[in-house]
Amino acid sequence: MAGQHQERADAARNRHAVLRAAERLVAEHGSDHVSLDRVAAAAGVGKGTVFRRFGSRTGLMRALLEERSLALREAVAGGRPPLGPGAPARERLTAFLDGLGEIAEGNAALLTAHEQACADDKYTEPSYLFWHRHIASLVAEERADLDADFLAHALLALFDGELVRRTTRPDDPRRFTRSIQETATALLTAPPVSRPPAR
Amino acid sequence: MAGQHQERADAARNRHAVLRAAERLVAEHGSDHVSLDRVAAAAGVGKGTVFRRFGSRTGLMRALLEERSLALREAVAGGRPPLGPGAPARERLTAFLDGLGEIAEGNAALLTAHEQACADDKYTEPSYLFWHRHIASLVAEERADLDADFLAHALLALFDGELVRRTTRPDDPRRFTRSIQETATALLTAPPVSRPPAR
DNA sequence: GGAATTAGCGGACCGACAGTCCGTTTATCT
DNA sequence: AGATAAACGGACTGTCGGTCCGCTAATTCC
Repeated sequence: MAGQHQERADAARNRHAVLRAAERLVAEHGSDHVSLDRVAAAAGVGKGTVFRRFGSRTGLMRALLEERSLALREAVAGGRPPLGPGAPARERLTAFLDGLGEIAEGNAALLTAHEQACADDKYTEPSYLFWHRHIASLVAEERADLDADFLAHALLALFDGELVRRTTRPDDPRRFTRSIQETATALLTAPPVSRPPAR
Repeated sequence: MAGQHQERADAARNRHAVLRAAERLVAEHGSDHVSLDRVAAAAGVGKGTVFRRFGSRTGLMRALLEERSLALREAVAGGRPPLGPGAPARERLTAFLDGLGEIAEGNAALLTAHEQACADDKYTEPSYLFWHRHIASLVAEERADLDADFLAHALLALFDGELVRRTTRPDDPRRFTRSIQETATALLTAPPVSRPPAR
């Protein structure tokens, strides 16, 4: 049987046009001020098409962000060290935070747009779950005495569009990532904590 | 000169009714699903009255949250140690995080509602600025080698309604606050960092 | 107490937006 | 070319935040 349907040519063209229009509008105007009507108009397609392709505003933002982070995701899952498996946990974490920081620094507006669209259930987004599992497992490997799960949330909470914008300086474009790295280092090098037998 | 106008009796009554209705609705239904029409209806007043009193949805949520945190704010600013001035920075921070954690644990839904309403400019909210300045000054006092400003943002980023909800357990209602304290402790007890001459 | 003043009230109204629906178009396959 | 169904597009709907203005009633003044 013919396997999965090949996406029709016009559908693929429209998907691409919508993504490009959306990223342009989000970058130009703030994360809000970008209604899906506008996106559709800028892409030269009807509104229905946007929804058919992406399901919802949230879906569109998610698609944009995953487009940006696909490479990192693959490198982390199966690429070569230090991002991929094989390197010591500490180095993998540093490499990973560097990659994620770079994405954040280049897409602060998009990050904010995504946060607003996801609203309450950002913790159940596939991307979030993936990043969280990755960080938590590295932290656990490095420091069994810490609450890896909570610390992973803590680190991810720092990837906030507005915080990125407020931390980044024109003369120091990687300042945000550096701050993240320092925070992570501090957390992982702190003196041992004796936790009561958890739960 | 008669000083500032005394709030008219009916105005005070309505302000109170709106606040009570809003807190009830937010607690019952999720942070969304609470339109200002609903709040007005539940309070038995017209929609215009809600806006006259609170200016906007954001204003209403802010008022609710500040009502909850007024006592902590005053204790921090001018109360007795360890919350107020006088105690060592480390102890003041612990006491403060305990207080803020308790508020967060008891008002997770409200926290989420406020986050959504503030959207992008949560970093310019008066409350946020106050908490941030307080934390940053305590961190700076304790550890001159760290980026107190960024760490203060990092700690405040953890006070996320959904994260509170996901961390709290019925059998362990203060688990969230404990995790916060452990994180703060780790950050403040980490080995010294030699930072390049900042900027 | 009664009239004058004015803060406050309330709900109709507006513009914007996310998401739906369905008649029409068009890519693809044979 | 003709058949088929995927894809399109934009009119339409329901909801919501916020505004406006004619009316109500608390307060003040005499």
